[in-house]
Parts: sequence; structure tokens; C-alpha cells
Amino acid sequence: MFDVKTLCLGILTMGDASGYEIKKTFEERFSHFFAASFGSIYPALNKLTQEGLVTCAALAQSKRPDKKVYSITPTGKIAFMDSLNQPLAPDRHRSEFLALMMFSHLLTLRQLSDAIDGKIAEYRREIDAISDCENERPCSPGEEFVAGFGKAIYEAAIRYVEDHRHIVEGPALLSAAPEKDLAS
Amino acid sequence: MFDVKTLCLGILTMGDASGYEIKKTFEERFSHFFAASFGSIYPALNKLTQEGLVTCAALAQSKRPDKKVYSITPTGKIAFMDSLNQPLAPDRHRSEFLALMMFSHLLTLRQLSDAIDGKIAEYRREIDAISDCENERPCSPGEEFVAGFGKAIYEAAIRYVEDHRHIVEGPALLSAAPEKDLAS
DNA sequence: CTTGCAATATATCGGCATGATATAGTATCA
DNA sequence: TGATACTATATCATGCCGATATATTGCAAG
Repeated sequence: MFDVKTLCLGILTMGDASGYEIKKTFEERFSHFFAASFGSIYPALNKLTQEGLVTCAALAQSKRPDKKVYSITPTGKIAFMDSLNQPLAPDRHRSEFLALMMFSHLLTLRQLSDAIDGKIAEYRREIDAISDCENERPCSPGEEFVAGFGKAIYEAAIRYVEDHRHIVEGPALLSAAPEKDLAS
Repeated sequence: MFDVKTLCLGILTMGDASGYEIKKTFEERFSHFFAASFGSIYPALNKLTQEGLVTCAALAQSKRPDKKVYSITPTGKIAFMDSLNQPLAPDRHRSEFLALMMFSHLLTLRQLSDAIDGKIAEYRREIDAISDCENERPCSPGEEFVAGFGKAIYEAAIRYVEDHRHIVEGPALLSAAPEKDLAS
């Protein structure tokens, strides 16, 4: 199972890092398929330290909390390699946008169009974020594959929504403006 | 915010239902963009009842726990309509498969190919599940839009993985079988 | 012909994860 | 000077999942 703890361990196979830096890695390179907050990362690092899978070097900093740099141990590396053989849990998605669309018959045309336009813009931002990330640093084949996957999915989403928004907007148009039909 | 409680309320706008039936609705019609388990549905229904947004009629059944059928109240309907105007939280995705691909350089070709083949099969099953759901019952425009979205995304995922798996499998091929290169 | 599995049906609980909040100094820009 | 963003760690209420408990019916394979 790929929980936050296991992924922290994985990120540490790519080099030493602090909790804060691990959070940035999640945001910059993992965000389109995995999220992790401080509330799960810091406890995860504590547990990993207790279990001897990582070590922690506290760098004293003047007038700031110690910066704790974590390093993976040989035992930790073995544990991570083992976890790569575990069966994969199915993908999970949570889209409030699609949930809203399930109730499109309760919305006005304005509400629908705003939600759809906003979502397309969000997808565009996601694609840009992935492209930026790709340009910032040389990518491993795995990273390239994952980035391409994210972009392909968001592009397909934009294409689908643009080509099919009439399915939900059509009925809203008819029910919302019957007097306009008469005027035309 | 579209949490489990709000969506239970939404499902009850489509007709009375028990907790068990609401769970089935989540699984059959919402599964590709929202998940909810009994552990969240039953407490949600209790809270909704306390708040007067739904009522509960307990049907006594011989030798079985009472079947509790929930109905939305006028207050509940208003509360749900209000929630449709709230800003949408961004989509969230969790893919252990993509997490694994980020560490493709630590895997053998066999491990990679098995994971990829398994994932494609999973995507196909998802598409079939959505198609089944569409055929079982007449769909509202909203439902049709959401189902089409799910299928489009899974199809794009299959296409991408089939067209780009060589990005990760290529390096694994080279590092795993150098003696084969010499033999050929 | 029975044993086991799936479905119907509600409910609880441990544990994981999120999002907000607290704390606190540095840097940058208007 | 004031606001905002960044670095940096940590906790906590809340929410949610997955497993488990309980109980009965019906079907299918051995």
C-alpha cells in the first residue's frame, strides 16, 4: 500500500530532505496523482525514524526551529523496495465538479456555464504546472511518463467538456429562457 | 463543499432510500468520481436527521434489522440547493500506479509490464462498469455527461499508457538483459 | 445436501489524512 | 512601513476508509 509514509521513504531514495522539502516535492511533482499535508508528513517521518528506516540530523539554526534533514537507511531502502512489490490499490478520484454535474437539472444556465468554464481553466492550469515542472529539472523516464500521463488526461478532459457541455447546457437553456424563444 | 453528507442529501432528492441503497448508488453511479463507505454514510444520515434535513421511517422486518428509509424534507431541499452555489474544491486524484511509475528505475521489466497490463485491464473494467450503468436505467442529461466524461478519461488513459509504456519499459529492458544483447 | 458465498441491512471503531491554526524569523516589493 | 510570500516544524478537530460484528435469505458448486 502506497500511503504517505511509504512515499516519504521513496522521496528520500532520491536524496536527503527535510519535511518541508518533502512537502514541496509532493506539491511540485506528485500533486496531480497524490496529495500529502504537513499533518501526515511530519508524523510519518517520526514513525520512520522510530522504526529505523530513516535517520534525522537536526541542523541548529539561529532564531528558527532546527532544520531536520532526513536520510534513508539501508534498512529503509530494503523496506521501500519491498513495498514496490505489494499489489496496487485501484485509482481513486474525487471530483466535486462531476458531483455537481449529476445535479445539473437543478442548476441555472449561468451556474452551469460558470462551473464548466472555471473547471476548464483549472485543467489548463494543471497542464501548465506539469509543463513548468518538466522544464525546471531533468526528468527520469518514470517522471516523464507520469507527467505525460497527467497532461494527456487533462487534455482529454478539456476536449470532452468542450465537445459535450451542450448535453447539460442545452436543457438549462430551454427551461431558463422560454420567453426568449417567443421573442425570437 | 461536497462532502458525503451533502451528497447523501443530493441522492435523496432523486427519491427516498435507505443507507444501504445510498451506498449502492455511490458504487454504481458515482464510483468513478466519488467514494463513500458505510462508516461515513450512516453517521451522515444520523446528522441529517438531527438537523431536520431528512426524516427517517423505520420499517420493521421480521428477523432482520429495521430497514430505515430516509426522505428529504423541504428544509433539506433548500439546504441542498444552497450547497450547489458553494465554490467547488479542486479535483483530487490518488493513483498508486503513477506513484509506482515515479520509481520505475527501481523495478524490473517484469514488474513494470505486470503493473501496466494490470492497470490497463482495470481501466477497461471501469469503462465496462460505466457502460453497464448507462444501459440499466434511463439517464438524466447530467448523468449522461458524467458517464461520458468517465469513459473519455479512461479511454485516454489506456491510449496514453499503450502509446508511451516504452518510456519506462525501454530502460528496464536494457538494464535487465544485457547478455541477451550480446547473444543476438 | 450441505457448505460456503453473495446479497440485504445497520452500526461501530481504529487509524490515516486533511485543512486550519500556531509560532517565528527572513526576504522582497510596493 | 506594511503586506505578502517563503522557510520551517508541529498539533488538533474533523472527516473518511476499511475492517469487523451481527443476522438472515437464497443460490450455486462440490
